[in-house]
Amino acid sequence: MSGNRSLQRIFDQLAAGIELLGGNSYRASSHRRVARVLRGLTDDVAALVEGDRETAVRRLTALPGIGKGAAARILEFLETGRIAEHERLLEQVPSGVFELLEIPGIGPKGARSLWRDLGVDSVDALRALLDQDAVAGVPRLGQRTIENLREALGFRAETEGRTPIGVALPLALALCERLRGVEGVARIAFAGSLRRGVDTVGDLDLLATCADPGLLRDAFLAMPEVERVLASGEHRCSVRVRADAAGGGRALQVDLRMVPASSWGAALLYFTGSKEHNVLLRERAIRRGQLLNEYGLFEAAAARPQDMGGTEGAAGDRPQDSGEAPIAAAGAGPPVRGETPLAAAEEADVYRALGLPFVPPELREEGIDPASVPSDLIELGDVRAELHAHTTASDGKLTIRQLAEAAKARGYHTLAITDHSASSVIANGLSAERLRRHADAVREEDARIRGIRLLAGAEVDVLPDGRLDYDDDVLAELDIVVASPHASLRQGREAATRRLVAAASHPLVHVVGHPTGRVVGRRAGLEPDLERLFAAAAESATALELNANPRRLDLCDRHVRAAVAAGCVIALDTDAHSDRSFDFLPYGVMTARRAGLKRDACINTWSRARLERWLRRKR
DNA sequence: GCCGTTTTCGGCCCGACTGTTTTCAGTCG
Repeated sequence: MSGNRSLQRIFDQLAAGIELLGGNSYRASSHRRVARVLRGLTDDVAALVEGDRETAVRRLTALPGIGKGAAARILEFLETGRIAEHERLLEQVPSGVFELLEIPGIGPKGARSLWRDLGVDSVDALRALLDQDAVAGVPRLGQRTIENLREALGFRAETEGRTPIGVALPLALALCERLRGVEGVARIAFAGSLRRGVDTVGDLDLLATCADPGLLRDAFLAMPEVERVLASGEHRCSVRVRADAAGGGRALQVDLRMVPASSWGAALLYFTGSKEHNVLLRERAIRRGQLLNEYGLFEAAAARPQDMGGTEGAAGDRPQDSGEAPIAAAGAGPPVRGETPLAAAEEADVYRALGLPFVPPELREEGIDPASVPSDLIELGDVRAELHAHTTASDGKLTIRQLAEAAKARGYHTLAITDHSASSVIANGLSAERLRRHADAVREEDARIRGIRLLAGAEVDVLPDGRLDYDDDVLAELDIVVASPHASLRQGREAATRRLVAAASHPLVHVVGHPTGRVVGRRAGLEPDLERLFAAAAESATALELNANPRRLDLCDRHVRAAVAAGCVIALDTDAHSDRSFDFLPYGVMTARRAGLKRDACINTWSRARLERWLRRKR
């Protein structure tokens, strides 16, 4: 994967460099698209191009957005470890100038001007310049802009990176709940990458319809979490809020858009993204003689009257404002197109009018064909079993009985008790002796309790060399074995592959738990050869876990997609340590849906009888 | 640089908001 990451960075830099040097912006965005495509690849790009050069080029150019030029550059990198054009670029543009682009409010034009006109070649240089008040009199750099830059620099120092979904979702739900109470608010929801279930988000996007936008805006800006108002317009406001202690006190941006009720669907679609999905939909609309924007889907003729004469894309070529402008703003509100939209009120209407099936938010990503949506995509209510849970015997908060009652209350037909094994000392892992007594206790409780089946199991450590932390005769006594890596999560690719393949191939193992051991946004975890791991799991019918804990989400969406394509089944578990842990399930389901996981490929959706048959095959 | 249901040239999504401007450029999503 590291080759993919280096290539992504290079293509992103090529794109930024073209813009910084004032080159063709379409050329820049096509480089940027290559970077995104590489980011979406599951496995190493080097594996994709094995074989002769002609085959390699054909495989690469088969990817959307990668043409002959990009293919040649990718091959150049794989052969030589570098790309000549990229090195030439770095000779021309100091590396610090690229960092300027990461500051909100600074785009390519601004960075270029700071660099060329003022000699600012790094974020530190910009900070020094602002501290010295040395920017007075520079064109397009007024007092407000300078203040905003100072503010942005402070913000940057404070919040590195994106916000994990486990922090963002509860905050978004709380804000929606609060604003729903404002008089006149009819609908409010979150959109953006959070609605698509991405494991980290850059900001929150809220969408609302209301009778009196002014009231809602005032309420929004006055929320106690708001630290700073970034923008406040008629249709849109942006603020910076601070999450509570549970959210790590993290600051993040929240945008609120207010739209007419009649445009709800088109706006929700638009603000949910992804950007690439929106572009696909708009291009489709254009081909069908239509126009799609956040207010609806329109007949293009009605929206675009007589401005066809010789525009070259330059901004100055817009039709001059005249009394007969077809887009009559009528004082307030969005542009009225003078014509009823073909569809706008609900998302499903827009898809239907475009001749497409409804695409669930989780599948609106680059590279996913809107016309190919699986009909039996997994849903929250499909999950009927929790197969990875801890009690007070190791590091859980609940007794066997309490955990069983909690699972039963959630409607599960089966709960597996899988406490830690001995080498997880911090988690109070069980010795073989303790495990045997614990399993007896689970079976006694199973005999007593009604309405749920309890399985006696263990989450056994996969040791760094691939051996398991219990002997086979101990494992054979259990109803279910989840084997998970917990330590040595930085070992090399080959060692990690051997370790996980050994676990997946072990005849007594049912599930490989959180296979990579990653922690979202903090720890990359193991980076095994996924092709070999998935082949081993498929071969021995071992399930791979999608751990629903939002800190983990492991396997991640791309990996689940590839695992299922390789013939694996997936175990979707919350790794419950308390009653509240069961609330993690939606995160896992969203991730599973992003992977296109069908109900039947997830063992937690199976009937009790089918699940038990499957478990017994390894006993 | 990439792409094609007006395909090998000529396009390339669309609108809101800010700040610094007197009509718009730059940035963002």
